[in-house]
Amino acid sequence: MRLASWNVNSLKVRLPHLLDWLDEAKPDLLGLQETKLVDEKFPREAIESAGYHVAFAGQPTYNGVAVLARADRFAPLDACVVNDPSLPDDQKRLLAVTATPLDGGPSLRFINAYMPNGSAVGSEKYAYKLAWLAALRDRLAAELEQHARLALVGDFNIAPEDIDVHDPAAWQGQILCSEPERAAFQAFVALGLHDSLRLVHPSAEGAFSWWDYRQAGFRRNLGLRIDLVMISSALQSAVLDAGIDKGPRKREQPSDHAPVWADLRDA
DNA sequence: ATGGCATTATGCTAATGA
Repeated sequence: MRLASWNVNSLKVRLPHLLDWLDEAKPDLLGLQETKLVDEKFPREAIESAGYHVAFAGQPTYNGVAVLARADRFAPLDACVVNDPSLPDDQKRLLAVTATPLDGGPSLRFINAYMPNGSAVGSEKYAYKLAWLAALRDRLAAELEQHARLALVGDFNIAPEDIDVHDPAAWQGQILCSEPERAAFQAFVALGLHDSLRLVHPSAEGAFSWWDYRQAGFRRNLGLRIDLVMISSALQSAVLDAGIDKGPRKREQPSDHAPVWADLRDA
């Protein structure tokens, strides 16, 4: 079973890339972020024609999330929850679904998040980010009580450790790397969520998921690892491999993020 | 040094992202 996450930075622009990647990587469950589409304009038919169930929640211009599940392996997505009453506002950043395999295997709770960027340490948006992350932690604690088999995927907008940063000295204390943000990430870890890539590649360097469009950031691998697939303790021993697919980032008119994935042994 | 690049919208400039 392949779990994946991709910040597409406009699904309208990136739909051809998405359809190609579905065909190529065949993820079982995929969380998308920054679809930047109102629901009326979501390309549901194109995605269903590619063999996927889909749930989505969008708004104009910013944010927007979606979850795709292979229709040949899962029942239509169930118990979809958008956002959370305790979150500070109604930005479309969180979409949780329950995926039930058609073969009778155990279901999986799949939570897709586009965590706030935070703009700059100390800004109003930064305070919003920290409040949002705290609310998500509380929601995850409740979700884990209901669903031992749980994955949290998305654009975390946090580089968990210095190894996830191309130039840790330059980024020290900056947005995406500040101690309060990393502490919020560690609060997810404390709930029993594991960063799948570090489970299988604990010391891999230069494994980034985002590169600035400017200054030839991708060619020079000046990136950050801010997109993650985290899995609960019940799934930890099932992880076979995890990685980042740089292929789509090499194409014309790419998203600035690459898809990230983790392969799990079927239950 | 606050730009550089990409996307969106009460559009041709401004806001946002990371």
